[in-house]
Amino acid sequence: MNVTNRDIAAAFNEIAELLDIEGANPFRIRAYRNAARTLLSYPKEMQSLVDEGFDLTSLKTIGKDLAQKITEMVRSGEMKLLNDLKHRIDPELEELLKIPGIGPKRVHLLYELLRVKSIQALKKALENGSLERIAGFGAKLLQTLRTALGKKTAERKRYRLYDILPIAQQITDQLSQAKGVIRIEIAGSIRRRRDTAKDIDLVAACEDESDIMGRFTSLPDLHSVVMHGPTRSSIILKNGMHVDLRVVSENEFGTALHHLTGSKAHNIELRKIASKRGIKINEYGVFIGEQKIASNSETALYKALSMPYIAPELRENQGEIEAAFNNTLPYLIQSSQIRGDLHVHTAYSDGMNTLEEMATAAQAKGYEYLAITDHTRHLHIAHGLDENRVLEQLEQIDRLNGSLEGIRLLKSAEVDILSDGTLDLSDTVLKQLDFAVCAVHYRFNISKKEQTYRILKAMENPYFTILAHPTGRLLGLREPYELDMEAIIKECAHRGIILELNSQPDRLDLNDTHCRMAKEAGVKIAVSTDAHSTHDLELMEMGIGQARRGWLEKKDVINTRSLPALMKILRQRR
DNA sequence: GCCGTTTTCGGCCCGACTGTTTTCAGTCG
Repeated sequence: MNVTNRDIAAAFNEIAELLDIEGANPFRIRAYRNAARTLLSYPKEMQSLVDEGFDLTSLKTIGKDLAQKITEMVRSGEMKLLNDLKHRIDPELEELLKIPGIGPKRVHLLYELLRVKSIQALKKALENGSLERIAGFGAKLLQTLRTALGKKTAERKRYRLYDILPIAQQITDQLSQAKGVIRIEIAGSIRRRRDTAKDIDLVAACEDESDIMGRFTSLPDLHSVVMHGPTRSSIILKNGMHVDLRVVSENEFGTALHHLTGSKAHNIELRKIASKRGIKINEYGVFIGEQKIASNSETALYKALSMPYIAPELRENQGEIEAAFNNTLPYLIQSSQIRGDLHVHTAYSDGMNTLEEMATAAQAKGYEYLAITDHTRHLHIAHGLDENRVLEQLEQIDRLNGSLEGIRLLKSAEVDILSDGTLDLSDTVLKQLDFAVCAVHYRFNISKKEQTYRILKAMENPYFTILAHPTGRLLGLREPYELDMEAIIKECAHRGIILELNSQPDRLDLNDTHCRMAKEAGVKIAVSTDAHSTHDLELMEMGIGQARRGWLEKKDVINTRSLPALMKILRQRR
């Protein structure tokens, strides 16, 4: 039986929902949600920890009881508490929680008083007037429900960072024109550079007579206003995105920005630490009693707790707070430290631009090198190159390198890892490349064991240099294929193989957790764009955001190196 | 249900907005 951390986290989250409906102790409910979060970002599978006899209670948010439940699920695939809850409470009720305006208390009421337990039944109750009899269900709430139920049950989706960031920036620009706006910034998960975001969070510092809220609730792309207060408003755009705006005074901007940036887990942890010292933190400031000791900057907030500044990308309560106290925070990589791109395509395979155009564009970015990595023959759909075409391209690169100034084209290819673990180019051709970027492009649906074996087998080839988009995920489109990432990372460390962080907006693969695992194992990372056009070279920003979330520093990323230092790393296996 | 620089019991981050409330509960972030 294969029980993943995601399965266990899903079970904990479902327990939390059901307990919530049942009206259980909110802190008990929170414990399940916290544990679910811990599991989702934990680098090792609980299954292997249980097999090793590891003490699960040493994990944060996991105590004796939850450790026992994790073990139970790993061993049997089930959790008795969840089964019991499902028996007691109809799991259909969870659907009702998704309706705006309906929380656990109202679900409970609906069921107890009217036996309403499904969206269908709620619609009926709304039509036949029985909802009006429930205390607290006034005209406005009924209208809210009618509107919500009239629409197709719109699941709040997550948007790719790449899609939502420019919209957030555009709104920020529009609002900065409003009267009395001193500063306005994007906060929330976009500021933390998560790969996807559910909504846009904005925070503004304004003078008293500002008209920013009026502007916000009448933006050109507005669909509807969800909530409209003096300091906080919430809207939905025509494209369905939710946007929240918080307004504070100028000297409260730092703590407000911090509050709205989150993550929630980071804020809670920080506030707990503060309260132990008799300090209170909220969005308006850091206080000892009535006295405000900080508020105008995030740096001041951290300083008030005797901590160094923690970058937004790290604020996930994943050890950054301890690291801050120990002065062991990473010096996160910055875009300006990138000296080249190690994964780009040209019109030889499925790219839009010629070799020359790609080279010129990279040069304009100030890069010192650019690796040409067109697809190989097996990937027909992308016009993969056969060996003769590869050799032809290598000659072309040699010629170009003769004339280019200031930038060097590196000879490479995105070589298919075939299903038997061999590579799609012969060693005689591989030998003529500067290095090889290897990747899985088909047969995703095989067992974890087979997929892991396939890649480990391919790594035996001495010309295997970089493993590209290691898990094959496409955000919102395709789940990562089953892979024993611990085993892959271990092998990379052993063989000096590099892992790619692919910057394509729907890949961002390695993810943040895997980046951190790689770093801790001493495995180096290549942050690459996988560009299919000159324009795509700009995607490097996406990869850097993810790298920072993965605690990566300049020294962990090989394309921060000078060309000679880079070549030394790329050729170390030969 | 977790956790410990007052503690193994008694806390648990903190506040805005809405609706229907005459003082606050529910929902949301």
